[in-house]
Amino acid sequence: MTRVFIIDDHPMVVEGIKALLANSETAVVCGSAHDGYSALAQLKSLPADVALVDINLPDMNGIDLCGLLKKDYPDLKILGLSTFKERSYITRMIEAGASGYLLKNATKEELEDAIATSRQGRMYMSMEVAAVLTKPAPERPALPLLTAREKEVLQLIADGLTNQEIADKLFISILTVDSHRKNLLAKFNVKNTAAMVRFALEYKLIEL
Amino acid sequence: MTRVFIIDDHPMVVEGIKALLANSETAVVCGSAHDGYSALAQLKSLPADVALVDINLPDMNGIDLCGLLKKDYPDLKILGLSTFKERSYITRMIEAGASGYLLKNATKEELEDAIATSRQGRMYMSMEVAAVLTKPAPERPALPLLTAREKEVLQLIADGLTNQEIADKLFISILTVDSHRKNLLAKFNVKNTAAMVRFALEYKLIEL
DNA sequence: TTTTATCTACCAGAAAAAGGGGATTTTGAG
DNA sequence: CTCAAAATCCCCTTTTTCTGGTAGATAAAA
Repeated sequence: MTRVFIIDDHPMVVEGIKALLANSETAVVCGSAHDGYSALAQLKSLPADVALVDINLPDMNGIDLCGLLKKDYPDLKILGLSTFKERSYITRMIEAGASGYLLKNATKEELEDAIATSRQGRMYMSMEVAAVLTKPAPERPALPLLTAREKEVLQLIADGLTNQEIADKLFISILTVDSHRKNLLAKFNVKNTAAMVRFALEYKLIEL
Repeated sequence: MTRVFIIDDHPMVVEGIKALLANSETAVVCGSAHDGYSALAQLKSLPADVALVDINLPDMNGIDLCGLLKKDYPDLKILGLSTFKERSYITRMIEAGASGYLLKNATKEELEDAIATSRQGRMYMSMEVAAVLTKPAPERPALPLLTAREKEVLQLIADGLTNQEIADKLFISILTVDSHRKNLLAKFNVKNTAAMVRFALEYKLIEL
């Protein structure tokens, strides 16, 4: 019987997991906490095998808590718990020592499976999470590498300045600004300013 | 005894709410659905007084579902349910006819209170939600009200199309497109396309 | 030292957008 | 039906951007 400790600030979720595991033959909920420090404190006197850790906690994030838990309780297996399957969250959680990642839309079976798998020292990934990790690895259609000056010009273009105004502001010739603009269009592989501004914002190359 | 119907695709949450209301003296869970259409179907033969509707459902969003539910069951009270207290979600949910908005970190007491309050025909807002609605009221420096056609043209402009290309795509004269463009610039109070695209993205008036 | 990248500057012409008008038809709400 | 808003189309001028080149100065990397 695997002892499971739940760390989540949503009563609904805590109660939900307890309910899902209520008549389980493999796992039993041994306790719960609504934030990170309370969890660290409780676990001192409350042995557990697996911890379900929400990514968003009131006092700290699940990734940091994962590190703290692993330091104090090296044998404790940790499963990340979140509503979203965001790549960065998942990978950072794994890096912090988690044995898997569960979505809150998990079924009772997935939950039990995850607990059992992590208990055995193996890694658990639900289908959905695994899909996120494996499939969309290579995305970004090559984001343009801009020089410092180009970024500067780009920002001013997005601010709505004309070439003349940019030239005045940077104390350079309007012809130079035009050159930068041309190079920018080429690097972004777009044919006008509108599309460039859009891409620049999409890739967060300029400030809003 | 208020009959509560839960619409949420997270088994943990559904079970959690059931557990929280298990020994309630005022409310009882009469059923649950994991998506919008299944909910609409089930409610035909399953009378309920209050529906807890998650904002994020697999087949539709909670706001649209709220509208559909209200159309079919005018007496059904609806409580929005979400992890986040985002202003736009809350207000749109209320506009769609909801009687309140609950966060998933609600306690058993809040849950019962919300159900009882909405049952009486009054509006329920948790402290946290109310705070979001009242405090940061004045923000946005007047975002332009665009017509459907203007939005369409704006999106295509941001996509990098020229007036001619937009005209071809929408089967209208280039002169018309130019008019729309001029009106857009006036509404945004900017003097070129770059600044307009930037603002449009900032105000999320167009898709990325 | 040679190469490469960057920033700078220039020319000329074509294309598109911006500014400032006006006008007609469609359509939806009252 | 009626009015107002939205969508459509038109003209003219000026400004700006875009296209497609070239090229010198400088600094960093090979």
